[in-house]
Amino acid sequence: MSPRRVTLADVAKAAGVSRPTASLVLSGRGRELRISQDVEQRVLRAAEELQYRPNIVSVGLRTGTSRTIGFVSDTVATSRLAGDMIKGALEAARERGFMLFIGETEGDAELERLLLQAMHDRQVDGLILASMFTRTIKVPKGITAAPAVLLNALPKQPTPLPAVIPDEVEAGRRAARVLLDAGHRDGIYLIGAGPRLRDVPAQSVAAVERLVGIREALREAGVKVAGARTCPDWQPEYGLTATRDLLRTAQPRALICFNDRIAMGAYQALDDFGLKVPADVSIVSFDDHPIASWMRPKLTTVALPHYELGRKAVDVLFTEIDRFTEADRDRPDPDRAGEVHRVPMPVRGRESVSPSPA
Amino acid sequence: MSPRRVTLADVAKAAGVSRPTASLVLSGRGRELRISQDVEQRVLRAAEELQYRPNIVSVGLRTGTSRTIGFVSDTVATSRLAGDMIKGALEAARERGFMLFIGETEGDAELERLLLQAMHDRQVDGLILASMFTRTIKVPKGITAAPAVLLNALPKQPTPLPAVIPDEVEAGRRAARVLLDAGHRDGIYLIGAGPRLRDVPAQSVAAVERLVGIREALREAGVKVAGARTCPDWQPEYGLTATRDLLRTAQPRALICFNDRIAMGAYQALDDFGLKVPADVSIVSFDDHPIASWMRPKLTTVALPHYELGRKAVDVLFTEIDRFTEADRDRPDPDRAGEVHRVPMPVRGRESVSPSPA
DNA sequence: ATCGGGCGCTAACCCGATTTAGCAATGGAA
DNA sequence: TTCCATTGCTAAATCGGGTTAGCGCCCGAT
Repeated sequence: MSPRRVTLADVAKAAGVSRPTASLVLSGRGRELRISQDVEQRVLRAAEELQYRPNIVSVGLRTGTSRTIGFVSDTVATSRLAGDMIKGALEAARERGFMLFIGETEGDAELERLLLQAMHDRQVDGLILASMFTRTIKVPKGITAAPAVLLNALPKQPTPLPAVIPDEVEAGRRAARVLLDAGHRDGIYLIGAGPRLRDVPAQSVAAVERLVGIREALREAGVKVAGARTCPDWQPEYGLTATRDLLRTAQPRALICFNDRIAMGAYQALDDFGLKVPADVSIVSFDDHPIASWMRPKLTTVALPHYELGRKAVDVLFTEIDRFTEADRDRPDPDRAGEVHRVPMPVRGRESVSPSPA
Repeated sequence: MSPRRVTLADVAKAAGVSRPTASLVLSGRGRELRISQDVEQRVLRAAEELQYRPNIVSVGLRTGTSRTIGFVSDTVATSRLAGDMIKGALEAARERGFMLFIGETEGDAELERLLLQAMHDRQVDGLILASMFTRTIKVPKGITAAPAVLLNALPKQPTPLPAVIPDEVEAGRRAARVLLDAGHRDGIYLIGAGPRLRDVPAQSVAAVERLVGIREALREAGVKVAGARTCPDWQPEYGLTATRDLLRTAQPRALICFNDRIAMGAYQALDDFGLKVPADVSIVSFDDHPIASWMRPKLTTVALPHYELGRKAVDVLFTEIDRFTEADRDRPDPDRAGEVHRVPMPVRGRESVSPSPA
């Protein structure tokens, strides 16, 4: 079919030396092993002319590596969000000459087991365990056979695995400050969660942390939350009903929506009541979902940094891989908890917040 | 670190036979080579007890395969769409015990070259070349070294590569029929492209084919397109301005928007003019973007079957792989054009179309 | 002339599987 | 008893590269 691949043996023959000699030169160890300049040049020329590329499968067999990392997530496809995480991971990996295996578990533990097995069968050098929304996950046991990193997830049980998550608490503070900076001090309502810390959807790390940050920033400014409506699921329809419910009894000046889809519902509810964003009610939200910039007026929101999360996960994974390979020297206690890396969430200031008339 | 993997040698030793014997039994060729029942049982038991799994890297070196296919796209992350294609491909591949390498080119030819190289270095068994929106692409040369399939793309030059694309022409017919079936015969306008076949954005296969289908179905019903507005880019803002422009001079009864984002803009424009969907104006659209079911009223749209496209691409790829392996026998002329597989686009009937009052 | 030693390279083995060729043991026929 | 088939397994080579031990050679010193 294709003209057979050029192998090391071909290069060696073309250069008139033995296979090991060619190998030594090409792996850069020629100098320390005193290969002559002449031979070195011949080998390099031959490799160049033949367009030699080492077969990674073969190298993998010998060295036990594959220059590949596995990206295992619960769901890739459901959201654009995932795509950006993968994209960040992809680029960071590529910069190091690594490829990405993709796998989805759909939350199925058995599938996850099989997937991890399949990846180990292929000798992946490391694993990224990703969740599509920030939450705590049950870390599959046996995962510590290879370096691994949690992405957008925290371990349910204590594990030595490092984790990379968005800095949701700070995001909460930032959302609150957007309103404070615009002069809002009264009539600030929450849509999606709160006002108490226990008024959050189950399992959602984001809800708790955003709420903590919001309350903290408001408290520091001496401002009180005027009220809140929870949503069983953070979808537009619940945002709509929650906001309608609120508008029947209150006159909010500003809403902090717990995500953009809720904000979308809130827009509709406000429209139903003849209220204008941001003239009558300012809105700030979270996620920076694509719709945020399609909504009219464009939604001011605190962005989930998916791309950066993906990149960061790969960075952290590579330091883990390094730790593994140097493991003979410094082997710290395996019971230590994994470090948690928080990636900042930037504010995307758009059109849905206006200065408080007060 | 991890307890060393169980190898074939371990199984053989535990069963008290040689390595090749164990291999023969496990590969199912024991029967034809007359391995005794006793030995067969011993080997199978040993493999079971030791939880033996063959190292795919090693098998790969021997057989030149990797039980892996490469998924190369221009952009994975930009849209949810991509995610579903990948998901479909992922599941279809997994059912056959294959994994997916993911790569993005960002439209950069040099990057694409490197990526394909990296995949070949890893001995992928086949390649899927995907585009995030349906269009014609320049097929990188040298691609024919391995089985390959175009996904959501058609080759610019004639190649023997098969292609998998959505059936946009039929989708156009279906969209038109949705309106016809609801009794609409007058005041049907197009937003996004048309009315002439040359009034389409460059490079967009979807625009042309949807338009062809729409015109065909309407013509068959003896109905004329009342008018059209093109959009330079299929984004909400252009849908908004195009529809506003239309409403200044016309009184449409129905709109066929060329995608959901345009429809989103159209909703806003209609709202600005105090027109109700679907009471005053029915709307049918294309893509079934997530927002289509968030919009109020929910948008009736002809869905891009991304998941099925991904699955289909893998199916087609596997028949290609089979052709390659049997290539000695039947080798058809390499200049034949690749088959084009069209995946049907289903109508998602929702709330944006109502019977014509006429 | 012999020995020691550094230099420059290669023989040989390894990774974990598959595959081909062929060897011992057994049984039956001549 | 000898020869041949068949049965049931294994030795050895192979894939493509990495790694270690050590072989010749030439030089200078004794």
